[in-house]
Amino acid sequence: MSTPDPTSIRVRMAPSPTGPLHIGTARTSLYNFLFARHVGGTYVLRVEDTDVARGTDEWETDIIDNLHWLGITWDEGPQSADGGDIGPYGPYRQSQRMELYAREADRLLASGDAYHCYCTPDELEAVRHEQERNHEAPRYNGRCLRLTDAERAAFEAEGRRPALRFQVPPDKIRFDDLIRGDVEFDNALLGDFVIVRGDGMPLYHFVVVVDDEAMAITHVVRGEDHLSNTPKHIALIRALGYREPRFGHIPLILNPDRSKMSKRKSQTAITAYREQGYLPEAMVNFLAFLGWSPGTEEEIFSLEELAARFEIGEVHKAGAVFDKDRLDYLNGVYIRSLADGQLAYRLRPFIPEELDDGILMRLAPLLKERLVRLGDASELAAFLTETDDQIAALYEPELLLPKGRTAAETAEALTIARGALGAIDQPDFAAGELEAICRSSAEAHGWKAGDFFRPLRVAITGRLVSPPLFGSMELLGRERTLARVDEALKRLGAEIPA
RNA sequence: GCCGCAUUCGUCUAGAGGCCUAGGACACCGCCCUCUCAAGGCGGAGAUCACCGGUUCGAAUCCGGUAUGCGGUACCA
Repeated sequence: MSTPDPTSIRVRMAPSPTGPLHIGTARTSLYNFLFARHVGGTYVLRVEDTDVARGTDEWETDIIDNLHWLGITWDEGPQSADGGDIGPYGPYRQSQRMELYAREADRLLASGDAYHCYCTPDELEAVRHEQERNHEAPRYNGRCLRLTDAERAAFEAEGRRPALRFQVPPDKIRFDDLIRGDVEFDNALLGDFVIVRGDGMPLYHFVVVVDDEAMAITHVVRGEDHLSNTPKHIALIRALGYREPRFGHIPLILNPDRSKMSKRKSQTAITAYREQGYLPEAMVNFLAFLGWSPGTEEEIFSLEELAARFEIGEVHKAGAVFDKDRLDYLNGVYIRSLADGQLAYRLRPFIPEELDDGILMRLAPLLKERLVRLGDASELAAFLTETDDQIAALYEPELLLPKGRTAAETAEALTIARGALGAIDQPDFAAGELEAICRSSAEAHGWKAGDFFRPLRVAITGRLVSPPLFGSMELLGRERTLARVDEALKRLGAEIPA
């Protein structure tokens, strides 16, 4: 044997376009990507769209776009949903490889490893029920394995379209999982399973094996939910005379109740996180650590650093709960690390169009300093788009009152603040200037700064806590700021100065 | 039911027989800073390492069993 050539390592991800890119698929793709990059291998994207009833172009677009958004790239496969394939093993969409599957299915039929099955869904269902009643393993009973020519002809005459079943050899299947080590299954416990449907559509267990061989995949890294499917695949591989790849099964991502992460209980679409303002860097960092760790106390890594450190054998065996708090924290870390221009650019989709890029640039340092959390950022966006009427409706007069102050005193403070604001000539404010003027006015009238700013904060922002007071005033401009203060005075039943 | 995989603070994890009276991070609590909220700094609480039994001078780490959870058991992927 010569030294193994690292470039001969070929891995793949095989998403099925039956929905938007799922968190779990994204992480499996990420681990495959990191593994491929780490060993200098080739990364293949294959679209598993054999289940045409469920698959749509829309989902394929979502999957490819979001994979790109995360920074995951592949060497072979469709580079965009409407574009062509790249790579010598194409096409990379299973819906376009039907002749290959038909050919391999025929081989199995010819060699006797597969046989036609005329059982109807109802008949199969009945058998399963019967087995359950008798506490037997629910598996195919092999009825069609040895049909006489007459029986076969009778079924054909009935118009039944046979499915193709693989005859599973009763072998003990053992393999050395990249992550779990030695695993053994007994295929004698398996029933013969269908590999091609009655309507001619080949099924997952079959096509995945055919394609992995055809695309020269050497390492299959996939979710743990496929662990117990692997002995089926190995049986198929042996029957077809293929070369057996290495398998690695990564742990599942879990709902808070520790069941497999699902749409019902968690937000699973990558797109949804993207639309809420999560940065791809944060998502990647977060996902990478859900089931893997570099073994040190470092925890902030770029995609490149991850690729340099990632070892497939270090991947954990137990499932990991998706902890959104941690994602939020990481998102904050990455937002804070962004330069102002970068932040403004990333924020653009979340900020109303009326606020031009100049304002956004001024807003950027403010956001970075204080509104690093997603929740706060979207609050700010909402704040900026709220009409003054909506803001006014938000607060109750009691909220305006500092501790131990009466409505009259509070109105007085607001009137003072109003005067300070009015004293500024320019239509736009500078936060620093505003703060200085308000502070000195307050002190001149014997107010503690904290007491003074509280009613002002509620009047301007409509809430007790964030966003930052002076930044908000700066963004609103003088006119709207004064309007809000006036509205607050009205609520307090106070006179509005002319 | 059967088969398989897993099991360290609430969560993500460090840990590969003595360095562990189990370390870090998120979340939580307190203090400092501060116009607020954050961020940052300091500190606190939080895990009899699922349980039982072995091996060993010594076990979170090795072995066996039990329990619990999860996954698979489709003409879905």
